[in-house]
Amino acid sequence: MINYKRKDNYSKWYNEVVIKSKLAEFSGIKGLMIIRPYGYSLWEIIKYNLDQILKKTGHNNAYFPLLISKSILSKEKEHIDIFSDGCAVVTHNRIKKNKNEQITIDTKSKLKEELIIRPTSESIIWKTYKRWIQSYRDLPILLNQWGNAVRWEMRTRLFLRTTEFLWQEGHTAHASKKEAILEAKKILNIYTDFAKNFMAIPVIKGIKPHMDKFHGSDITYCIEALMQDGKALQIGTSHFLGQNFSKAFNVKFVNKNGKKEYVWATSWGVSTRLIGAIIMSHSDDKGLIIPPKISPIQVIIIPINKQKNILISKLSKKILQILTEKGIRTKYDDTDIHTPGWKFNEYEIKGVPIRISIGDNEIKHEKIEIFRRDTYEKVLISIDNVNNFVPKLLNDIQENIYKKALNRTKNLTLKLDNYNEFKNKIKNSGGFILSHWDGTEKTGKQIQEETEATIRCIPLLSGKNKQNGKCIYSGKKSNCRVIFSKSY
RNA sequence: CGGGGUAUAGCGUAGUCAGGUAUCGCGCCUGGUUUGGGACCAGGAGGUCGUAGGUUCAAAUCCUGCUACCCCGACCA
Repeated sequence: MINYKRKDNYSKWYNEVVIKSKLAEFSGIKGLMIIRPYGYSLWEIIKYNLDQILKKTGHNNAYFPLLISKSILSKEKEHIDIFSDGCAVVTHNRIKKNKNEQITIDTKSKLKEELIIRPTSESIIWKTYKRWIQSYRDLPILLNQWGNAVRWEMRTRLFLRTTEFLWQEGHTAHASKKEAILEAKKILNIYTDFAKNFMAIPVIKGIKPHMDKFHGSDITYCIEALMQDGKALQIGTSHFLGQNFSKAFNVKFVNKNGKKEYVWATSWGVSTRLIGAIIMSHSDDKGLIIPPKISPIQVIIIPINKQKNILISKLSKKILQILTEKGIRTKYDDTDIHTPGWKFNEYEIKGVPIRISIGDNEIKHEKIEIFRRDTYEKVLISIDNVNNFVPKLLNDIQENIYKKALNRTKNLTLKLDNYNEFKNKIKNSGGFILSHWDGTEKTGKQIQEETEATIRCIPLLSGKNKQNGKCIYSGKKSNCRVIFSKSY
């Protein structure tokens, strides 16, 4: 049972759901979490599906080292600011036992040059690209890496911001600015579709204001989603890096006219934060609700009193086989440790979309009870119809939770031109507020101080967004609305 | 990095003010009965009370220092 309710204490509810659903737990070291098998299988499914899409669009996976030398990381001037995030540094390479049999660092083993645990891999990759790229014929390089990174964050939260996180980071190199920008936008669209089609999360595409862009990028594109408590969460970014890294690492190519040019670059990523977004977008006071397309278990079959009637386990196994053959991730929980009631609760907390229970009633009436997690509805379906009904129901659930999230986002997205109204909205209901902004960092900071809301992005609304107006705070000229929200 | 909280069995906790045999629930082990919404009975195992020191005949409890984690905020691809 989940003790906290969303409306009473959202962040305690969130923690309780993560832990009781067995997605992850605290490791005992600040900011480092243990991703449990259930959570990791969810990540594997996300990873598998996104990986397929990236491969279909021509990207290849590679792997670069975890440790980066300090000197390489310092090449790109702006990029050094990433140090301000805090990094983990390797300074020694040996440990030894002291008199009390305790482990100490062998001070004689101090490294001449410290190594940084990658906070992101642009530097090592661009150092490598210098060797890989000579001619326009070597371009584009469309490379992706699945791995981990470490950022020494002050304030951590399970999945949303952990010291170590798992992610994919794409790093591409192009012969022209136009092509690189197209790539960055293409990835943004892939992320958007992935969020919608797999995770059932509607997002807003946008550009980060200049003061919030990634250090070392020219344009930072992002997707922002709205959580159930009215706060925004950035769930993916795609950067047009311009020639910043190619200049820092002196990566030039010879173009068709025989002239040398600096290479154009992008980088982009999504992380285990996606799992946090899924939890906060869909789940309810009873626990997780996982979108069927990515749910590690799509259907759970629970037998009732199977000891009394051998037909119960026979029918259960038959249904398991039918659904498995249909490609549905189905689990038959025939353990004797717990009662059916315990299992009902357990798989509800875990957010399994469909539950089938099979007992004497099902045998007698040749109909089985099907329960859907998102609405709590139960229906009886004849056994012959199961193989058609279940896939359709999985789709219905996927669509339903997307619609729910979409409606919530729409209802909490408002255009406002009055600052008092703005303050009230942010304070009371949260949500995305579309308002004019004069483009200055100072105004952004003032608004943040007074309301806790920040500029999430300048939305890309295919021209519709161009509209002259006055900044909601300063009253100065503005030619488009930006999205303000409190955020994670 | 500022503020708050916590640390007792695998987990969650009582006991701390007022020093005197380590509390309860879950879980675990054995046996039996159960099983349609977190089953029940009987028996059993499990503890450097975060850490270092101090006061005392006696410390989970009082005093001092330290450490770790969690929460809130600031920061933040």
